[in-house]
Formats: sequence, structure tokens, C-alpha cells
Amino acid sequence: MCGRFTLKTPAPQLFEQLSLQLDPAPLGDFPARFNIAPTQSIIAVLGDKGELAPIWMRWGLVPSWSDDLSIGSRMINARSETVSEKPSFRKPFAKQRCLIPADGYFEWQTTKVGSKSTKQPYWIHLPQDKPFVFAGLWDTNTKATGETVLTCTILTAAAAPEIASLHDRMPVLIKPADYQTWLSSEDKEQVERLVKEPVYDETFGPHLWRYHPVSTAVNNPRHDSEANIAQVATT
DNA sequence: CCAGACGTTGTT
DNA sequence: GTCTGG
DNA sequence: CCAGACGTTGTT
DNA sequence: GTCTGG
Repeated sequence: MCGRFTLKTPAPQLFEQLSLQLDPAPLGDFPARFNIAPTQSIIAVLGDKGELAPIWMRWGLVPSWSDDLSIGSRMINARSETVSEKPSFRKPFAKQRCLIPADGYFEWQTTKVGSKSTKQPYWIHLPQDKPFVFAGLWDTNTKATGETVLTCTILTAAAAPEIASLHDRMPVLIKPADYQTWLSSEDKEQVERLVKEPVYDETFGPHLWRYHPVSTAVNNPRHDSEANIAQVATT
């Protein structure tokens, strides 16, 4: 699944490597991130009348009917298998899809040594740490605070065989050729296929994932430095 | 009809 | 154990 | 996802 | 807002 990720690639380079033609100016300046956690601001790219535009959104979807932002902490992921049916995700899946740029994400393996369990994080990334986009959904909410809050969630699917030993779920990726379909198609079947039966080739896809163990400093969301993605030895 | 949930993950 | 905050 | 709180009153 | 459970 995906509950923590990285985005260290600077803006102009980021969108170029993602094959996204858009103006990063609306985002303002932002630092390299090595531990992005739920409830924090993340970048969502949406289709804006044909043009694509990036915008900051709070991670953790808060449905429009909710009067409490805290529900977002439990809506950080949406299962692709059921996303078209769930009350909280159905409308966003139909009309409010987005792309969420990242260049790596973390998974944890829990291992027990005697009675003590330890959580070993791994950083998962593509060769050359090339950026990619998660399939995302967004919604707006004004009931909770009186202000309009934009929020989003990341879709998950069964893990690719290459990383299944690490975890049985993984985030859903959208390849450049499918950006436009994901963002603006009104063909439900076509959109559903992108997350349920994704087609990849040798240049893109989960089979290219690399991963290595990293410091447990990552476990604490307050720790956000480049050291978070350095390989460490496991014991 | 109204009340209450609306979600995922992991672990047991 | 369960929920909230980051 | 993991970490950290989980409660109230009164006082500073 | 919409669905499920009672």
C-alpha cells in the first residue's frame, strides 16, 4: 500500500521527467521531501479544461458531507477493487481523479524478535529515482472548517510479483500514455481498466521497482531528511 | 421511518 | 485497544 | 504508514 | 449525499 512517500525531484525537472506539460508556478517554491505523511500537503495534478494544472491538496480524502477532517486519516488509500462502489469514493472516482507525483514510497516489514516486534522500513523507487505518478482521487469539503479544503487519496492494488515479498499491496501507477484518460475520460469501463488491468511495457511499470532497507528514523513522520532513503544493513 | 456509517491496513 | 495527528 | 495520546481542573 | 441496519 502507500502510507508514506518521497518527492525530492525539483519542480521543472519533475514535470519534464513525468512528461507533463504544465506550469509549476501555482505550486510556489517547495523543498525536497523524504518523508511525506498523511494530512500533509501533496501535489495533485488535475485536468483543467484540457489544460493540466498542479495544486496542493491535503492527503487523506475528506468527503464533502463530513463535518470532521479527522476522517481523512483513514482515507489515505482507496482499494481499486472496490473504489467505484464505496460511498466515499464513488463520486470522486467518477469525476474527480488526479495524478499524484512521487519518486519513491515506503513499505514496512514487521518482524518479531522474541516478544519485541520491529518495523523495518524499505524505500521503493525506480531506476535513477525517476519520478512517477500515483492514481489519485480528490474531493472538496467546506462543512468541517467553514473553509473549502481540498483533499485526496491514493489508489492501491494487489502487489506486483516483484515486490509481493515485501507487501501484498502497492500503489497504482498511471503511465504517461494514460494521463489524459485517467484525468478526463467519462468512460467508466475504460477508467476502471487503468487501475484493475493496467498494461505496462519494458519502459514503465512495477516490474522496474528497486528497493532497499532504510533507517527506522523514517518511522517518525517528523524525520524528513535525505538520510531517510540511504540503504542500511538489516539485522 | 430514523440512526449511523461512510475506510484501509495489518494482525489475531 | 483504538483513535488522532503528522 | 507510524507515533503518540487516551482526561479534567485549576493555576501560571 | 447515500446506503445499510434496525
